[in-house]
Amino acid sequence: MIEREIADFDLEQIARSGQCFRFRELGEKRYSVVAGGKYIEVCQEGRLVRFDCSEETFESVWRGYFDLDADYGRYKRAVAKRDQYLQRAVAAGCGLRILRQELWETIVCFIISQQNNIGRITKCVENLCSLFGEICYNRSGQVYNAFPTVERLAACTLEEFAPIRLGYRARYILSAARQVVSGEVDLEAVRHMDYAHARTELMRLSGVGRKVAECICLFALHHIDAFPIDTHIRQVLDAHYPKGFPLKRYRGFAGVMQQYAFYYELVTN
DNA sequence: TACCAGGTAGTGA
DNA sequence: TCACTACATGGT
Repeated sequence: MIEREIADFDLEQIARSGQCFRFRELGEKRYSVVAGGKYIEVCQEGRLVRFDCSEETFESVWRGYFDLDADYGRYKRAVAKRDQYLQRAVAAGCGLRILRQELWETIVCFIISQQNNIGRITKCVENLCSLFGEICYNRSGQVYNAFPTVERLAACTLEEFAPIRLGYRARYILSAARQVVSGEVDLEAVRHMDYAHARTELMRLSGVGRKVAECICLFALHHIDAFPIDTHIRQVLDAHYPKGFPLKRYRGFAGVMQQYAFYYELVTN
């Protein structure tokens, strides 16, 4: 068990922020997470966060995943004092972090996210993992499913996807998986591209448009200047930033501000 | 019943 | 480039 005092960290906010669909609530401020094939249980009391894993695994996997080396206080201090909307949003989501998720998982999850709600996205991802993910065991010997590999999904048929209830998104996922396996889109190369090139390359994937590509850049590649505009953020921009969001002010980390706004809309609507 | 949910792709002008 | 529309599914 690893214990750390962490500032600007709220497990519940992170779990509910809609950037990852593999958090499960186990109890009050206690969650399990499956990411990159690894399972962990995390709980929080005040600033004290407990990670149920070895020191080595914490350092090699979870410190990076939860972005613990970043100073979110710096991002929050950058918010303009007169920007009352963003001040409220930051106050509401003061413990948010931009996770560093596995690329293929994030691509599939955000293809599923289109025209969908978080509850149903979570169910679809759960179904997908149950059906096609490798069976693994956690430290207690309990079974969990890893996220299906790109090879496994590329080998599926549309009929096999039917029980997952993906709707029209099934075709996108199947095509995208085959584009990656065939080498048409090189995800290893995408990992090393800058934000603009990564976004362009990701948009070559079936079912990945501008918004989904921005989400993948933000939540998997940690290009935190990515700024996905979905229906909620569109409404925020229309209501509070009619002249456009001040991207220049937040150059280099506008995506963090996007996440505060997105979470704020989530918990207040 | 109608509308909505972290949109995308195809079509025609 | 822009406007418009079909695309699955489930919840409210």
